[in-house]
Amino acid sequence: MNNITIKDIAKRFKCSPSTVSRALNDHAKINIDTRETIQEYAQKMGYQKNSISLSLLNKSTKTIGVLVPSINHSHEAQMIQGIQSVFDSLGYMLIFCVTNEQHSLEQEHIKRLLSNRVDAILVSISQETANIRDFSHFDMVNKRKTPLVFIDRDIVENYGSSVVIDDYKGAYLATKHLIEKGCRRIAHLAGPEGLLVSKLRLEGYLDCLKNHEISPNTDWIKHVEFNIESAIEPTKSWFQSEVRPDAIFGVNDYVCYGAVNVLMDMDIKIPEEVSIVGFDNCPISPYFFPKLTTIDRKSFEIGRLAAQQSLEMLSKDDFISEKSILSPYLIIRDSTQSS
Amino acid sequence: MNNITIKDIAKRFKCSPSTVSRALNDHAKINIDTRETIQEYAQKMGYQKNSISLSLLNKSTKTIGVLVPSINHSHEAQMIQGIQSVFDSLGYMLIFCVTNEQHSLEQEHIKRLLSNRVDAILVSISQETANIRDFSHFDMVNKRKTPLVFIDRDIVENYGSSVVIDDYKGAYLATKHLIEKGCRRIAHLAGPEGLLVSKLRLEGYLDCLKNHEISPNTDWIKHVEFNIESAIEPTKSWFQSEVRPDAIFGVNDYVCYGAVNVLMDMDIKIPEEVSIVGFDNCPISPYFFPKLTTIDRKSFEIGRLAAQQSLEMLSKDDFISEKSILSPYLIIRDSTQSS
DNA sequence: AAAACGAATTCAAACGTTTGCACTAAAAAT
DNA sequence: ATTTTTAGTGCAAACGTTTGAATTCGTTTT
Repeated sequence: MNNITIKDIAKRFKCSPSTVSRALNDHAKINIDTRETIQEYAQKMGYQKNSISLSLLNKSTKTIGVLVPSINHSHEAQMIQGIQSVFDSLGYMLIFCVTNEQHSLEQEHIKRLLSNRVDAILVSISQETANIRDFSHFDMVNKRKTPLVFIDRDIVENYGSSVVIDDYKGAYLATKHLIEKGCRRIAHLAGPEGLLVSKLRLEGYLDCLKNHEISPNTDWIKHVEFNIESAIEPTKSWFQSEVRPDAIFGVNDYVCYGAVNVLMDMDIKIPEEVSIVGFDNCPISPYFFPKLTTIDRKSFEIGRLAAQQSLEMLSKDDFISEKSILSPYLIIRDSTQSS
Repeated sequence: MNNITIKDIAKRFKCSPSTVSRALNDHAKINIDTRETIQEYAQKMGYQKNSISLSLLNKSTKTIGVLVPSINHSHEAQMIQGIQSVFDSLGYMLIFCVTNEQHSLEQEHIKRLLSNRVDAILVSISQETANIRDFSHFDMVNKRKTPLVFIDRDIVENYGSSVVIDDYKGAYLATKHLIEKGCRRIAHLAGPEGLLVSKLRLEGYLDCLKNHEISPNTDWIKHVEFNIESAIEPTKSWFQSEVRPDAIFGVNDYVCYGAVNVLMDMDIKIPEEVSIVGFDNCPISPYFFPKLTTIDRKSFEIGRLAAQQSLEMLSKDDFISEKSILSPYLIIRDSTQSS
């Protein structure tokens, strides 16, 4: 490294580091000539202030830790953009960690983030963490009084604020839409077990069926991963049975893509024979064939709000955590309505 | 913040900070009782070492700056995963910046990264930077002797190493495949002007046509953005003309999705009337309708190699930059071949 | 009993910056 | 001519940690 420091500049001009510091920061009490000479020289030499030393001094790093289980899904990308939209202009930097849905990695990363003294942490918990329910790493965050905001995937315990979509409501809306379209044999490609998100969407689906006096068929509820591939087998088995579903509600758009592939292979018409509703409103869904009816999850908005919430917490000395739940909405497209 | 420090522990046990430091780091010359007592206490109090102070001391932050134009595209997500796969296990953290294809943001973020003394920078340059060709911010990086690796989008000037896909070859392969399928009126949805990537893919396409004695039609080359929407209009205009293309080579899979939507609306059969080849091999492409023939871009691999290259540079005191070009390959699916 | 050793600990400096306070010298007010 | 003001600069401490060198104190060797 070729680190030119304030001390170097001070030596060069035979003055004290304080003077250089003041010159560079446009301090009031500084001779205008001194200031200009120093600034010019600093510029020429490519001086870059060392934020590390400042962080040490100010006990604030102007960095935010962001922990997500993966970055494959577009809603995660959108959340991140929402987060960036808030922090970028304020000069914060984002430190990014991907847990691959693993508890151990989540713990490890939280540790590193704390060690790096990030000013706040936004986290979408991993599946494994949700399953084994070991939240000790969040205890550490609380001990350090580092603002913690759960995004997208909440836990019921109160370790921090949270900003999530109303999954129950979204699922209810989706199911209701299918029922209104005349479907009665509605299957559900549910999310991974253990995740609150999956549970809430399943409940929304079940309650909606019940409220419309449709008794659920447990064969038509399969827990899958959040990807295309894992939806293939369950869908196949449903449609190879005698009594076929007449609709599928998928825990996200991806599993619906998988289901659609199976149905296309079997020459089953969508939406004439089977209607499909997803969840997320991926950017590709309006261009998929068939254009996918789905629930908009407001990913960008969630990221934005979570970021703002963390700033809020950052500004108060003794913050109170807050749970925000956003309302999703239905977007009707060709997979439930022939155009 | 509730920062318990080494000094605090030292006070508690009436010993010096050095002793505590050595106890915590399992130093050789330390009384075993002292060590255990201190470690126990540190554990209980939730002591977390302050990496900031260490960074200051060691002149290494164990952080890597990653600069990308956007995070909407799956190949970017995959690149990032490739990068993570290398750095995670080594204890490095990634600081992430999105430039939104803007030059000013790119400059600002580079400045911040340098100021934060990241150990290396991986960057996929923004469109605007490529267009206006102002690379002064990379000069600053070089001045600081911070390892710099261009990923995915290179520039011809030599500011650092680079790891990219062989865009020319990919485009050539794609075009050749279309020609072999009997297509002669091959249109190209080209990438944004100014980007080397776009230029190389266009050249590969043109050269392949030439080598097969097909004279290119400039009407059938349109520069578009890397998204679905911007492909719509150009495709429409092509297929509303008298002489229609019999194939489309898209600069990435997204623009092909857009083109497919137009063709479906016009009831034009793929691949019978029009064949389509994309570039990127998005995870959705094998599940799109029609399943998209495309060029695999080895995104994960590119990220991985770039990360390794930066480590290489980091380890040598006077590194030499290196340009790696990976060979892409063709994946044939339904959009060029009826099943 | 003196010298040598060794284990355990402390000291002090270093990393780069900021900032309240003290200081100097010159200018202004008395 | 003396005092007061003021502009400009320097000093030193602080942030948290590590580490080579120095120190202490008890034990072993001669």
